[in-house]
Amino acid sequence: MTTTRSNKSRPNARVSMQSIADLVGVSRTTVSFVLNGKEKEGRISPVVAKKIKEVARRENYRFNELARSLRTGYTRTIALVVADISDRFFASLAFHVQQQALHKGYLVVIASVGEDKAQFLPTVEMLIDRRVDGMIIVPIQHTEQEIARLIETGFPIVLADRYFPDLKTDRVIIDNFGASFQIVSLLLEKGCRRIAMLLYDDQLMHMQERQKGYEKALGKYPNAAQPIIRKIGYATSQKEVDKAIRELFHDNTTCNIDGLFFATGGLAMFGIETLIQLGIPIGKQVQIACFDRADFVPNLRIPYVHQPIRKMSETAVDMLLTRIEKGDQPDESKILEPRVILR
Amino acid sequence: MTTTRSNKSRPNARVSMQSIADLVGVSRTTVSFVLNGKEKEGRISPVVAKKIKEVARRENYRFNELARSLRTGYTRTIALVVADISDRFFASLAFHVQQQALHKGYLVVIASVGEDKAQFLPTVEMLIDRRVDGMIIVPIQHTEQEIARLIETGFPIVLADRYFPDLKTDRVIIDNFGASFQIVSLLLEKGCRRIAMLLYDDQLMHMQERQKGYEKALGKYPNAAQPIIRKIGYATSQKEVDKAIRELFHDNTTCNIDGLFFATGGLAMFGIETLIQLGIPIGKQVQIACFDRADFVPNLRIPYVHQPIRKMSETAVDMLLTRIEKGDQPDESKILEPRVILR
DNA sequence: TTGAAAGCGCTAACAC
DNA sequence: GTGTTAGCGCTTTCAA
Repeated sequence: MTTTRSNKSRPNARVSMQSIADLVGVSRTTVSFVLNGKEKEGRISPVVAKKIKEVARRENYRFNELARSLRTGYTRTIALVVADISDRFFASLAFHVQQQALHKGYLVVIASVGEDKAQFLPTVEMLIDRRVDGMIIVPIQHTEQEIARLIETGFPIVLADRYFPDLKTDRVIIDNFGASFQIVSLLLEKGCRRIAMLLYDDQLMHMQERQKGYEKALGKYPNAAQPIIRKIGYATSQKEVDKAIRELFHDNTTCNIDGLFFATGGLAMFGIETLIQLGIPIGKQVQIACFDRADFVPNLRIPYVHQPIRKMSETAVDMLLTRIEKGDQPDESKILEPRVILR
Repeated sequence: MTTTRSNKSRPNARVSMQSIADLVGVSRTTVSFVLNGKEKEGRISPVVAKKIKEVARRENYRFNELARSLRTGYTRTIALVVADISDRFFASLAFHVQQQALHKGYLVVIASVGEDKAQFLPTVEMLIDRRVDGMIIVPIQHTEQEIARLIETGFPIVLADRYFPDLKTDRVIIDNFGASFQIVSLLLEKGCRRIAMLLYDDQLMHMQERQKGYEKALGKYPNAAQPIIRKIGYATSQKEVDKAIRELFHDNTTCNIDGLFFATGGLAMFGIETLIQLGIPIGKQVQIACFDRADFVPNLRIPYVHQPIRKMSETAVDMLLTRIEKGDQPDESKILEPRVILR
């Protein structure tokens, strides 16, 4: 078995429309019509069509999508840009986006850019250079300008999960404010009065909305304590959460914390670990709630905000494909309602 | 802001090499040489080159990679085919493959095909139709024939993590047998004598090697019990693990189990959950070990086999790019040594 | 030092 | 009914 990298050995590199046209004794136009299922349109005789199909399958013919795309201007490929594909939330998003896209005949290219502005633009450009038809973007911090410029060019994009309020574009997000408000209200109804919140230290709207929902809920209860907020950096989140929690439970001004609200499942995981190490009984001395399911400790059932990831993915794909296929559309902003799981 | 989908509005769709050639007053050949950094080769005068670069950047010119690829035969794109991108192991693999590929100037397209043979071939073909330069495949069950045929065509692939022993091709795997042997030996040294193993019920070599390592280790200790094996289906693994463990600890013939070895981190997670529910003290009545870190229960430190995912990813990318760029190469089989983490 | 021209594989308007 | 032709945007040989 010798393998060479000459084109001869690339799969089917030698069997083109031309070669099957030659084999059948027709022109490649005829072959193109038949293989694209446009025999009616091209008024090809059934007998020729049949012959062409036979030869094509015997020769194991496959389209060269590159050539096709160059000609048509469409690649039937979309990109998904996220911060980190190894994050559970994004991985799940990616999975569902792929399923839905595949279902509609599109390939998806996933790009992980880190929470790193410097990687964002080059990656997006690389994708556009390859002529993806459109992009689903979960924006990272400080990329508003870049995305705005992209939108100006008319390139089809939809923002998912995170967004910038001033950016006029298609987007599908969840009602972070409402969900946050609801679940913090639950903690209050359970009797908590000194509830602290841990969230990521970023400028992204979805974080801010979660914070606002929390503050609004506290505001409703006159005898609830003022907001107690701890902001956590991405890079060293585990350490920072650990530190924050230890301080919250030792510092005199906050020592009577009876509720903890985590803005993400990841933060909750770290937080719970520290609580257990400190020997603070969860559900007794302190009530917990968070975004995303955090059921990793057996027999510990924490109320949480269930984000409809699948729905969000499918909606994002549908919106994008509509924009790609139907062209100019009014911008749409879909807000999905998360389910608050009480227990 | 009006957006239309005519090509006019596609980013830079209007600025081609021709258009910048016209602007400068040269031919597109000259532009091509300059923009590809081949001014020497094309013996372009510095002044013309400078002018071209200026205009290109002023007009915000970008290559049409589609056209380029059609011409050169290379897309600088590789594919990664895995069962499920939302699995932690594969997500991590994907992340590192992307990093390494990016570093070498390649884009990677991740394809999730499920543990589903029916999705495998169509996906691979879709990728090849788009002329990816090569593929890293983590094979799923019953795809040996398909992969063999792929290899015959000379298409560059490397197998990662899982493999078929009879398939002559590049591959990078870990020493599953050795790791399994070592860690089960550890359990034995700790005093366990009735160790059960839970693994996935598939034909894949890596599972079988893990089983063999377990059996071999038991064989070394004359007073160790015979192998006690429970095979678990993918689809309903949580339920099956739960059932298996309950049976193992209630059944008379196996009731004295003092060690449990899980073939993957996922299986371990489910198993631990059941053990905790049953109130069986881990580390006392029963010792546990597994593949992949399973530290999700605070304060529970389980010995495990650390798989060098990053190393495996980088090696796979390097092998693949060598094959793509250097052409015909002898098949290589790299076996990475996992670290056994005792504690 | 530069440019003309061929061609990668395909689509689609327009002839015949 | 079927074929001719003109590109899509680029690279690269060869001639000037």
